[in-house]
Amino acid sequence: MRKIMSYTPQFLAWYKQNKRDLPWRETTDPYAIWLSEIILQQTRIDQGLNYYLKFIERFPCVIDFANATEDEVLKMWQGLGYYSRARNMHTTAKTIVSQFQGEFPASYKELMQLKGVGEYTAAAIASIAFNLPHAAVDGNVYRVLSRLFGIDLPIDTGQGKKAFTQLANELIDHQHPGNFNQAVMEFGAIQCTPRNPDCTICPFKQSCQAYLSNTINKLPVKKGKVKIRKRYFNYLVIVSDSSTFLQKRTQNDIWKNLYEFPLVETEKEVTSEAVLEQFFETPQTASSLYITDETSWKKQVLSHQHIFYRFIYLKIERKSDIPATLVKVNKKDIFNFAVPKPIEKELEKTNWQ
DNA sequence: CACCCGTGGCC
DNA sequence: TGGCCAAGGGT
Repeated sequence: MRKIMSYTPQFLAWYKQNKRDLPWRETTDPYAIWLSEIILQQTRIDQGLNYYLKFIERFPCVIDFANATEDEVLKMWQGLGYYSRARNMHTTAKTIVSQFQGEFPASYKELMQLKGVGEYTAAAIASIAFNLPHAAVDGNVYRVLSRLFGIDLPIDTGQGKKAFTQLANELIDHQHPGNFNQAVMEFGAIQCTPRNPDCTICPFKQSCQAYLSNTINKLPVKKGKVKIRKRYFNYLVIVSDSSTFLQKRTQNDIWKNLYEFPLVETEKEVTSEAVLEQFFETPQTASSLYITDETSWKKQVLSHQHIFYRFIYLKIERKSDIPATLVKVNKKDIFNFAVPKPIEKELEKTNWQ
């Protein structure tokens, strides 16, 4: 136990010397901490920083956030990915206002009840905003502790998570829990990196079990590999004089509650004629349709899926052939809608005046 | 527990 | 190039 405890001041000292200057480190406002923690879930600081600044500016407090529409929140989140984070944040903002008088609860247990707040985020908010001794165990912490102590338990199993969380809670500094948690994470992000860490300048090189046994690149251990599903999306861009058509993805699927062009999903790459047949069903509609353009197939890589997609530009002579379920959108308003990355890229190619 | 949910950077 | 990884959480 003595040996374990001795690491704690070293982490704090390293953090004081090496921490990056970041906006959410200038406050203990639980709202700001919550916002930054959700944005940074599975997301690099470089990618999330501007989103954080944009959200703080538009929503200075949780009440402002709660009063927004989900469409606006998703539009602001566009491009960050894992859109359930944005939907859950909106739910939680409304919960904070309606059930907690606009103030974040100051306990780990209550924080855990909030949508989108799991063990890691609850511990991060509890320690940073409320100075409570809960270890925040993220990917950095798994990596640092597995190497420092030479632990080869898989980090993506219940047993592994429990062991590393327990170890982190033994190490945590009870006087400065927020700084300690951020210190270990920052250490993992800057010094104890996943690939090619420079162990020659590491303050723990004389005690790090992985370094001493030359197993840095074997730790941490992960079990599972994810299966990748391939899907084929044919998007129909129906353009008339001043408007086009979108639809909202309301199913429990990727990009939920974002907007997209009318979609025909197929089992493989098929001809555009086959796509139109599937979409318009009634054969007589065909005489009313004209394909004006057709893009090549492109690929969007998601965490569990590879989406192969293309766009088919259409003119439709009889307006009655346009399905009534589609949302008619004035061209000049098209950038007001939250859209997934493939749609965003395609929109940027066209002049929507 | 197994599976699902985005995007971008790196080597 | 393609696989890995990033301040995870929900179901």
